[in-house]
Amino acid sequence: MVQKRAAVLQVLQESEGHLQADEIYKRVKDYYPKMVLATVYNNLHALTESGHIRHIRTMSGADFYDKTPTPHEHALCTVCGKLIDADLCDFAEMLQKSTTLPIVSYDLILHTVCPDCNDKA
Amino acid sequence: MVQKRAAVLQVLQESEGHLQADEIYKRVKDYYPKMVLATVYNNLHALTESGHIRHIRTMSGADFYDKTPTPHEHALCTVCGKLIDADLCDFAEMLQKSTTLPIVSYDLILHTVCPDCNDKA
DNA sequence: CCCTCCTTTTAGAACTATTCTAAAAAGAGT
DNA sequence: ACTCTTTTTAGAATAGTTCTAAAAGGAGGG
Repeated sequence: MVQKRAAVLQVLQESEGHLQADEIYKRVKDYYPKMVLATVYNNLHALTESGHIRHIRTMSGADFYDKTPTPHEHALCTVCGKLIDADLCDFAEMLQKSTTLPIVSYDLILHTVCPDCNDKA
Repeated sequence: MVQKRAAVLQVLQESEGHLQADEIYKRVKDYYPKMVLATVYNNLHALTESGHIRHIRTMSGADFYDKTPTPHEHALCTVCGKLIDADLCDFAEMLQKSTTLPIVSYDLILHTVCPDCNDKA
């Protein structure tokens, strides 16, 4: 029984989808006030390793953890800083067609204004 | 006369195109052995600000400086770790067509095997 | 039960690339 | 030469993450 790992996973799964380590830490402390940040990192690594979640690093150095491990693209809101999903249809194929380099994988993050912030404007 | 800034720029311009700060520091010390790393960073910021060079951060956290400031895409070789240019034709338009989110800008880095490493294999 | 082994957790130190600070030095303009 | 601004320096500080070694916890066998 790996309670703390389960708690880390649960916090992420019950979230909006994309959280940073310190936010996960804050939320998981509601259940386990004594938990230490290193444990959160341990478990985030383990969960990433086992394919339950996905690790996303932005160019500005912010690390997010994504409750959806399957491949999809992301966008970062320039107004509120939230990371949201941005499913781009047939992006991988389109990308490979536009270059002769063999594409092993790619890191893409769009900078956008998310619908929430757009509505407020 | 801003000798050290010019030296930083020159080192980058005479390079293969994409260098990390510590590599620039090493090379520029051949001209100015007493230069300090903070000066390299100062000047890299200033040169980025003035549009002479471009700052590229990869998802793994490595910061590269690019002697070509005009927009173009990049690829990171999974074998040797070098950052190379990867011009993708009409990428920006293509990207905007595939989503309804307004694209302010984007960060894209392909992971590839560069021609050099491919030849060696 | 109890022993052993393996995994998880903890506390806190360490790390590393970058940034900050305050003072010294250098340059430019008058 | 004087003043003002920019550049450079040395070294401390920062921040997010990782490492370390020890302690705790849990699983399974005897």
